[in-house]
Amino acid sequence: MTCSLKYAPQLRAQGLRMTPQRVAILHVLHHTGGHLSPTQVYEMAREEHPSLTEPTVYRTLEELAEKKFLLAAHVGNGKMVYELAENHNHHHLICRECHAEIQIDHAALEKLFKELESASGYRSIDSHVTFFGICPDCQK
Amino acid sequence: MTCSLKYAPQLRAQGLRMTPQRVAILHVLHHTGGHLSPTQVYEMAREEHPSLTEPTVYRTLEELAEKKFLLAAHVGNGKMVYELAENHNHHHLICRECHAEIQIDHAALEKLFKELESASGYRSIDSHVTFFGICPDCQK
DNA sequence: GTTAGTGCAAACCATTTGCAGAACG
DNA sequence: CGTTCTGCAAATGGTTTGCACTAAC
Repeated sequence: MTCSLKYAPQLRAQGLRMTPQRVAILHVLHHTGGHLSPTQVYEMAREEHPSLTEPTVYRTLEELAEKKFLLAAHVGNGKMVYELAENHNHHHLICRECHAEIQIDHAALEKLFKELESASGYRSIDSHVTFFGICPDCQK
Repeated sequence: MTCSLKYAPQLRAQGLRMTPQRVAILHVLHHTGGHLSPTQVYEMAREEHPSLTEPTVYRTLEELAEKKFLLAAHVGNGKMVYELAENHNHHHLICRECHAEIQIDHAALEKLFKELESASGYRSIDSHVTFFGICPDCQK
């Protein structure tokens, strides 16, 4: 599980410490590769570090997101999900009926983001976006 | 407040009844014109119909959204917001720092939606989208 | 009169907080 | 050692559910 330890120096650089709890959490996010809810992270990371608690997961995810190691997004019904920032090169398109989801390449939105930035004066519009539609299967 | 009663025939056409509670809820959504959380709707509509309760607000909003009278979206931290579907001709851009928000005209996204539909096979991609960035003020 | 809608109370679940003790560096 | 981080326990807040009663049509 040394794969998670590679983040240690970066964490230190931000004044954060590398604890076994954080190793487990980063490990989960690193190996699943996708976006996970705090509860999902908790359940999976607990297998590696059984004494892990939910408050720790929430605090860690929030902290890591604030320091830009993770990216926070909202998928569907008000649930917060996180994924490793280094994995974030895509967005999501979710079926309103069956909740099937596919990835949208970030390149498809880059031009739009640029346009929005120059039109609005806002900067750093690069957040994760979730679109909703009806997938081919559910179109009957 | 007859303005809300104009929806009565449309509701009935969908098998829904027009109650004073629904009048109050529609009234609030109609006159504020923007998106509101269930709690906000509850507090404002209660002034017009004091015996209104939260469960009724949640059930009504969900029902009306399902029947396409309202549009449900997610703004910021996992909070569900609703607005009259007839008002929905825009999207939102919210500042990550101060939460200032501006509207994005739907026209700006129409081309993207078309592209996504033909690329993915998904249909009816027209949902409300919320973007995040840093507003001019917070750029210091 | 039927059926949909409401109020009430309580359950539920994700998330947050305070604080004392543990542990990283 | 000092400061950060964690665990515990409990509170919080938004949202949902079951059920008996009311009201719309």
